[in-house]
Amino acid sequence: MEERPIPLDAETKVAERPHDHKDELRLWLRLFTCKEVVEGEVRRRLRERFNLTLPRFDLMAQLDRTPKGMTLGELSQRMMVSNGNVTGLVDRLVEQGLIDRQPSRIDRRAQIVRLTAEGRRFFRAMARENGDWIGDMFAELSQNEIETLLRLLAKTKASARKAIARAR
Amino acid sequence: MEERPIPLDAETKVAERPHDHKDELRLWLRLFTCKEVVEGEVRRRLRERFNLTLPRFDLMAQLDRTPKGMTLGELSQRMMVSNGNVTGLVDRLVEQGLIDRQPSRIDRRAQIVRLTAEGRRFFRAMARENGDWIGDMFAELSQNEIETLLRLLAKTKASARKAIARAR
DNA sequence: AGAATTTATTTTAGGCTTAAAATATCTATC
DNA sequence: GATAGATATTTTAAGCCTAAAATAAATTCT
Repeated sequence: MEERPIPLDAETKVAERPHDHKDELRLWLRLFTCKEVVEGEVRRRLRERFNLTLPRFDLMAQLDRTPKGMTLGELSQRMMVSNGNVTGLVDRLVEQGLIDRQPSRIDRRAQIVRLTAEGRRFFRAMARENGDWIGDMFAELSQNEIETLLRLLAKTKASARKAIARAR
Repeated sequence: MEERPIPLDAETKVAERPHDHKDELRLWLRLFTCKEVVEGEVRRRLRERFNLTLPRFDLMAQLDRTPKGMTLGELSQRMMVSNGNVTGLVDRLVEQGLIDRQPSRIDRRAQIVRLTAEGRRFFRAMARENGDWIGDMFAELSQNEIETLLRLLAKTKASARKAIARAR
């Protein structure tokens, strides 16, 4: 004996299925694995081709955009990671000779970090290849599909941010 | 003096812009931050409400789906993480009394892991709330938009996987 | 059966990450 | 100028994660 499906509007949907979030959970899972697949490959290639980790690449990307350099605090904000995290990454990149750390002349607490000449050359080479990898991985999407995804992911991010704000 | 735009098919597109992957890079960045926002909040709430980490939750989710339990190797495959990683997670969950580790009766190398009764109760409670959080974060997306995202993300994943296969 | 190979797991060494405490310096205020 | 609070950074303790080596048991081959 089958039940007839009842057409639902947005309002009644929630009332009908108070604890069912199947599609949203599927979407979350797919978003996650999609990002995992792409990121895993970027990590692998960075390591294989340039013997560098993704976090160090990301840090260098920030510095490449700001040639005059920035403080550790600024870096930590832009990368959206903790201060202590940046301290360690900077240590290792300085040791590799890819970036340069100098005490600020106006604030003795602060340090200014910058790409070295070698770091800049190295980063530019990596960035070009990285662009190709990404282009390659998204190659089967049409321009139209890319734009749709950009739009819907922006909407998703906004929706999530609102939910987060509500919850605090 | 403006140049007239030339209509491009998929073939010529690559030839015209050999090193330009702007939209793809934007899409990658957006995918990344989108996932970061949602995941960050899930981690935060798991920690705050249940004092549990996301990797441990994920491991328990695998076990909840397979009541008869599974070996560490199976777990590591399903979670797509390394063997050594699973060893540590299992250690800590056993210590918390949420899962149970027993030597396999047919293979003395292997161990079978299962949720304990308490672990199952605890996981089910968490999973219900987690579903609500996710539903909440995706609340502004229509059913239609969710379906579009599901479809396009599946296509993205397939495209990335092909590129990865090509590269090896 | 004995030897070689494969498989399941753990260990090791190293890097990433965070929250919270500690340190050093700066700024504002009295 | 002394003091109190704010800010920049580092340190610490703990967990997550991987690749590669080590261990132990099973399987396959002769």
